[in-house]
Amino acid sequence: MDTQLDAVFAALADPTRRAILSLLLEDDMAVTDVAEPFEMSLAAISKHLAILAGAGLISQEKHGRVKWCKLEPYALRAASIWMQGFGQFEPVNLDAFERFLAVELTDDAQDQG
Amino acid sequence: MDTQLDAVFAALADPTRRAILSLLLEDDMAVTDVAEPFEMSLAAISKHLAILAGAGLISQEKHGRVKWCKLEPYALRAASIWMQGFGQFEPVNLDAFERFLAVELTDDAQDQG
DNA sequence: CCCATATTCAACCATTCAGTTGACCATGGT
DNA sequence: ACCATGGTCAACTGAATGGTTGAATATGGG
Repeated sequence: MDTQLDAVFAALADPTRRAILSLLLEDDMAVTDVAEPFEMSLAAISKHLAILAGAGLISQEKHGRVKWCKLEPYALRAASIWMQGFGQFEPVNLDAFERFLAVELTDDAQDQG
Repeated sequence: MDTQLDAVFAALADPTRRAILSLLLEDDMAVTDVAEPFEMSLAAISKHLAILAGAGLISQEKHGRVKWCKLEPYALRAASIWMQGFGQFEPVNLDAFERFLAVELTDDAQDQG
């Protein structure tokens, strides 16, 4: 029924793809650079990127012969909201997470000057 | 690497399994009752339930000849927290995030006994 | 005991998936 | 024009998935 949630959750179910998303969290990257840390062929990474793009989790734009990959975190929103429907977990965790984030962002701002 | 996230996201990638979780959100149910709304065999639903249980998303307890299925929404927590890391549009220190996650999950294990 | 109910098991099937390899296209530099 | 670089395509493999069916294993009730 809901193909979008299917695609997003399936994309997230693979550890290589989650690692790719983590990489892209730091910066936009070319396909070759995304592939570099992984011990698998470029073609395999290319396929993973296609799956991520299919789920809307990244966008890809070709400039010259280089294809840039960009994280699209908003694509996680529907899945996140779906999961919140089950989130009767204590607000403790999210509070802790928000505190973590607050510290992180402050540190980051300081780091980056 | 992280088999737990793999299992949870893979479990959520199937619409039948998500529908089962939604059913169980309302009430604990026997396997046969879970299967009733679906146009597929009981054995198929039994397999889906096994996958959900394997991911920790439900627990199953046999009383007499009836096996009761109970939602375990806490199992969504790690996945939810992981996703929140991408929901923030500011760059985040991933190493710190991983450490945060590790502590969170350890706390969780202790909480749940 | 006998039968119905609840659930799983086992074997099978078709499809998808994750990976490989080698050939192929496109582009940019010299 | 040539060649290296960036990336995808095509064909193949082995393993996993999602489903089926029919037999098997409890368990409970009359």
